[in-house]
Amino acid sequence: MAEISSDVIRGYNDIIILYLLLNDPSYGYEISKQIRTLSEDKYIIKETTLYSAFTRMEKNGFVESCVDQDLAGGKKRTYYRITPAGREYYRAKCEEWMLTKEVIEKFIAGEGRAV
Amino acid sequence: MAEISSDVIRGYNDIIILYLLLNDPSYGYEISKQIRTLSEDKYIIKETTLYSAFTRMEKNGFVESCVDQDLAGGKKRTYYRITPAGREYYRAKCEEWMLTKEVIEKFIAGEGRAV
DNA sequence: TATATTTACTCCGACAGGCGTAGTACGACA
DNA sequence: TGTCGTACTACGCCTGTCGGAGTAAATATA
Repeated sequence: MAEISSDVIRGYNDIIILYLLLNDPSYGYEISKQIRTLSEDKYIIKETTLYSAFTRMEKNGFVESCVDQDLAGGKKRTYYRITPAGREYYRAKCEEWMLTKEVIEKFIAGEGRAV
Repeated sequence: MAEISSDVIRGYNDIIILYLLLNDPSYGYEISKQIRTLSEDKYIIKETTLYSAFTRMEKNGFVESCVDQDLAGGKKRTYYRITPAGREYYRAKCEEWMLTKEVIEKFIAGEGRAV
């Protein structure tokens, strides 16, 4: 089966992550599992990609983090919450997706189109 | 209006270009105009992006070039022709697109979906 | 006739996101 | 005791894209 290459997904990891934060804050490991589950194993995000996306988006003000220190055994976990700017960014990226999809599909041999 | 960012289109320039070579060989300047026309000005490929894509794809055996020296006044123009490997690559990329689209749309707030 | 625009590239270097590799640390389970 | 799952962090490379500049001939405009 075809694989999703990094060049193709590039630019969409942000919105995939933000989507999963729309309703509730979450953290890296859970987000990663949810992406895998929701995509039915079609897309498995790399850990480094995920965590560097968090850092980048926090720097850009799209998410806020808070560290939960009270986990059993002194383990810590960093939760991220989407900000209003993050929601706005998500909306803009969704619009961009619609446009991009429209454009790309003019150059795609879809079902039944001869190549 | 939303703009198509380089991160988003990344990975698709190849298939956009190859699509325009499916039926006939062509050259940079014309491809560039065709992309603009076919996308209704929604996507204007940068010259450097286009020409470096040609070089890369020739190195990978997806296109073959031949220089037309016989233009009026000694100007030259480099035509590119898609190879069988290029067609195969195009097909694979189209499949990848279908899959990627399917995955991304699970994380996209489409029409009527609340954000 | 002079100037601007279009055609058709080429070269260089910077940037940013993704990713490979490695490492840390704790708990549970066998 | 060792492996697996959880939950990250750090470092540095790779690659496609892009900004900027340059070249040069053909054609359109004034």
